Amino acid sequence: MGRAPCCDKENVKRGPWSPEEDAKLKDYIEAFGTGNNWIALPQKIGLKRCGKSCRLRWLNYLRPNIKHGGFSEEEDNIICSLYISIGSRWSIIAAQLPGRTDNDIKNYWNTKLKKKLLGKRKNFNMNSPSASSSQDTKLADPADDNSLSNSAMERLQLHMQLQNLQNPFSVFSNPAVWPKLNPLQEKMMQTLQSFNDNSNPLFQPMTIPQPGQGQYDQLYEPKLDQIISTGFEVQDSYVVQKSDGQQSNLGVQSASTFQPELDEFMNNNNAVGMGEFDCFKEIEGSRDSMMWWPNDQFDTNSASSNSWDSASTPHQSDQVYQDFALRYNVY
DNA sequence: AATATGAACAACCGCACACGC
DNA sequence: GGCGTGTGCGGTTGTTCATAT
Repeated sequence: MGRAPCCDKENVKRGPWSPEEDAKLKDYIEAFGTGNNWIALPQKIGLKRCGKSCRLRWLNYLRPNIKHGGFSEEEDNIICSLYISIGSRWSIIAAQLPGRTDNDIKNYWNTKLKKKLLGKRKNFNMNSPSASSSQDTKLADPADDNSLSNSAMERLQLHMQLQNLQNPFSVFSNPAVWPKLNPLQEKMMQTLQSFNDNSNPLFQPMTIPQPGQGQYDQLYEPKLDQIISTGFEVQDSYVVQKSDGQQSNLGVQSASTFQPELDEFMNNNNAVGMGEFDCFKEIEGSRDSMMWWPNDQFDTNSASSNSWDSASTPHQSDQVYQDFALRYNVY
C-alpha cells in the first residue's frame, strides 16, 4: 500500500500564488505562527492550497528578510567553494548565506553559476574531437547534450584523488591515466597531496567513529549539529562565527586555500591560462561510472546512482557527517 | 511582426527522515 | 519495534519573459 497523499489533489489550487493568497498566508503566520502543522494551516485560513505548497511559499518567498536575485561576487565564491566541498547540499549552503533560500541558490547554480564555472558545453565539444575517442567517453551518451555534470568537475577530481589514497589498486592510482587538469585543479591536487601524511585526519576517513560509538557521540555529532545549524555564518577565511560570538575554525583548507584562484576563475580572468578545461573533455560523461565513495561505503547494488542518492548510503545523516569530515578538519 | 529558442525563476513531486503513538 | 504522519530536502517540471532568427 502506498503512502497516503498529503492533501486532496483534486481540491487544491496549484500554480502561481496570487497576492491575496500571499497576504492571507503571511498575515496569519506573522500573527499566529505555523502551529507546527503545515497540513492543517491552509484549512485554518481558508486557502485552497496544499500544506506543503504553503510551507514552500513561506520559506522561499514570504518569510521576512528574504533576498532575491542580485548575488554578489562574494556569495558566488561561497556557493562555489561549498559546492566543491559538499556538493548539492543546498540547505547547508543556504545556511551560510543569510537571506538566501536553498531553492534560490539551487536555481542560481543551475542557471548561471554552473555555466559560468564550467563554460559552454558546445564549445568544448567542438574543440575536442578527441573526446569521443577517450576511453571514458564511451560510458556516456554522447548524444545527451544535457549530460553536463551535475556535480562540479572539480569535485570529481577531488573524489578521484580520495579513491587513490584509499584504494591503491584503483585505476585512479595511476596518474598516467588521469585526465589533464587545469591549473586550478592541479593546485588543488598538489595541496591535497601535501596533506597526504599520517598526521592529517583529512585522509583518515576509515578512522571516523560510527554513530553510537562513544567518540562519535561526544565529538562528532555535536560538531555536525554545529555545522549544520543556522547559528553561524561563514567569514572569508571560513572561520565560523557562532551566534554566541565565539569563533570556531573549521579548517576548510580545500576551499580557502584556493580562494585567490577561485576568485580569479569566477571573474573569468584567463590569466591562469584556461580557456577550456581539458580535463572536462576527458572525463565528460564518465560521472555515472564513477564511484564517488570508498568501495566499502558504496552499495554496488545501486551503482548506477550518483553519490548523493541516498539509496547508495546506509544512513543519510551519517553520510552527511562523513562527507563533512572528509573535507573539513572536524576534530 | 511572427516564431523559435533560451534563460530565469517559481512551484511541484517524490523520497527519506524524524517523531509521536 | 512497527506504523503512520508531518516535515525537509533535492531533483524536476512548468511558466514567463527576453532575445535571436
